Amino acid sequence: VTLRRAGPRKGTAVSAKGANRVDAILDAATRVLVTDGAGALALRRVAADVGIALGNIQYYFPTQEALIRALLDRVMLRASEGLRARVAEHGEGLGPLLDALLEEHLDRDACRLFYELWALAARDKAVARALRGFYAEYVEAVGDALRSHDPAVSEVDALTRARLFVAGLEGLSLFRSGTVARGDATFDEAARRWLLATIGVERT
Amino acid sequence: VTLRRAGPRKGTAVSAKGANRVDAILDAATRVLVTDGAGALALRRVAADVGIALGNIQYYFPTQEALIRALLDRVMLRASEGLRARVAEHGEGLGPLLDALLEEHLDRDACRLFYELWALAARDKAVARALRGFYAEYVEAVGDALRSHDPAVSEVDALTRARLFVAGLEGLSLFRSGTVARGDATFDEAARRWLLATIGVERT
DNA sequence: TGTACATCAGTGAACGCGCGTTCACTGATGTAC
DNA sequence: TGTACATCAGTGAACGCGCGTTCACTGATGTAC
Repeated sequence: VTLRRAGPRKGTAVSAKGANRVDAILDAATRVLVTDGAGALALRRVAADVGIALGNIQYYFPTQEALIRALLDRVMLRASEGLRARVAEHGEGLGPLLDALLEEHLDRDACRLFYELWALAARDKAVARALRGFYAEYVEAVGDALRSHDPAVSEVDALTRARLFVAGLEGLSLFRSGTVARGDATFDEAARRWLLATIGVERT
Repeated sequence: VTLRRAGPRKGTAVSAKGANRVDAILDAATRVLVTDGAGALALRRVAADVGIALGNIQYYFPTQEALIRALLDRVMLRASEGLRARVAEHGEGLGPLLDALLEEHLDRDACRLFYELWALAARDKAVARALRGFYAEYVEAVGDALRSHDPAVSEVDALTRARLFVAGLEGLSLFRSGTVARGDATFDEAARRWLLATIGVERT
């Protein structure tokens, strides 16, 4: 009689060594996702990237689905944390916050990751839900910053402006990261003014 | 001695029947791409969708690459034609053109197709080139419409505003098609005013 | 109007390959006595 | 401080499957005489 093996088997390692392994595996998987897309996310590929055996991947993630879920969870969690950190750092002035967000969008890999997520969300309910949650938080954070900058703006109005602001920002990423077009300093400045006008701040 | 077979072998059929088959194959392939993403674009899947044998697909497209190229060519060609038709129809008034573009963005399948293209462009030079060409045409068409509406705007200024307009439109698609958020009538109206202000038209 | 033949359109079996998954097995590490 | 044993971490072979590709083959359709 062969008993089922023990093992963590859920992406949450018990020891520090195991936690590092989990991180390394998810790092490699994220790299594959960004580089070659969701269709290329093969366990053997990730194992080769980390430099371990295929079976070792499956010690931490029993199925491919479990790995992909853990990967997406971590991606969304980090995106939320990054957003909160940026707002905490630049929240008082909308101009500096915008500058930080615009600069972040020049990171091609970060942009590519979101293009994959947008495509994935179209056919995976869990990704769609996570993404909607993230963007709701995003819009709310911008709306809050906007209201603390100008308390005269109503809450509904602030949310609408914030939604347009975030939509504009995401659309701009296509035209600045080289995916669909490449921006220059002149365009970046025009884009900056445009987004500030969107949230009702004419000048910083 | 077995001679190489003849056949069209390039996606361009000789007869009307062949042309219909090519269309049917590309229709099915597009459906698979939109529904399940680029990673699911398997020849057997497409063949089953059309209801023909795998070998018949390969009679028209010798390799998977050839099929994908033909599919992307047709997608980009149709996008260009659709854009030109829309500009020709509503070009004189920017408001009606914007309304047409906004309504078009409610077609989830069309949006999903572009999310796939954005993701693909990140790792396929040919897709990136085609997409850049399409958006350059897009921006130019909006810029032209803008200048014919208000000849006082300089060409450079018109192109910058047009680029922001198209970026805003693409960003909005995420927030209206349900991918990242779902819009309502109030938001749609705010978005419409926002984009008209972007190209310098305060009111239609 | 026939007939011979080339080309067109399409089929189905086979190939080698990479995939996710299963599983028996092995050191390393911790823990109880 | 040893020793026995359970758990942790990791390996490698094997499985069945779907994949892109190759290829011999077959009707259908057109075309030349």
